[in-house]
Amino acid sequence: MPSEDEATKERDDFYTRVWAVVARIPLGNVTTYGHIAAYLGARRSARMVGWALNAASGMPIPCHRVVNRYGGLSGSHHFGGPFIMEDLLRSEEVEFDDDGCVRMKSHLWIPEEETD
DNA sequence: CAGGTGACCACTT
DNA sequence: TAAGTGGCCACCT
Repeated sequence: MPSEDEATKERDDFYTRVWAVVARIPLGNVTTYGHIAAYLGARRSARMVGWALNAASGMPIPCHRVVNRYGGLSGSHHFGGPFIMEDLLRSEEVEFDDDGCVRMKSHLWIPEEETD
């Protein structure tokens, strides 16, 4: 039977996996919470991905490359400023649509097994 | 102790 | 076609 320690370990591991995927996002590209969650096998737990990024605060993780399904910068406010995330993405050569959303069609990147 | 919220997405009607 | 609802699970009040 699973011990609480293991459950806690899995949670921590979940965050670590999210960070690992985010760290693999190519420069100038973005991904969505759902794709990360699906890659981790938690398609329905996309919300937890957001918490993982929240825990990534202060870490060398490009959480600014993670946007919602519509390319909107959902976590811009939690990033330390509403414009920080957008500015960072613009620095990455990322283009925005007239709606203020990232041009997913051109910058959407999906986590794959990465046939290195 | 229990309820509500949240950096969301997918499916159903 | 669009709009609505459920679900997931951890953290906060």
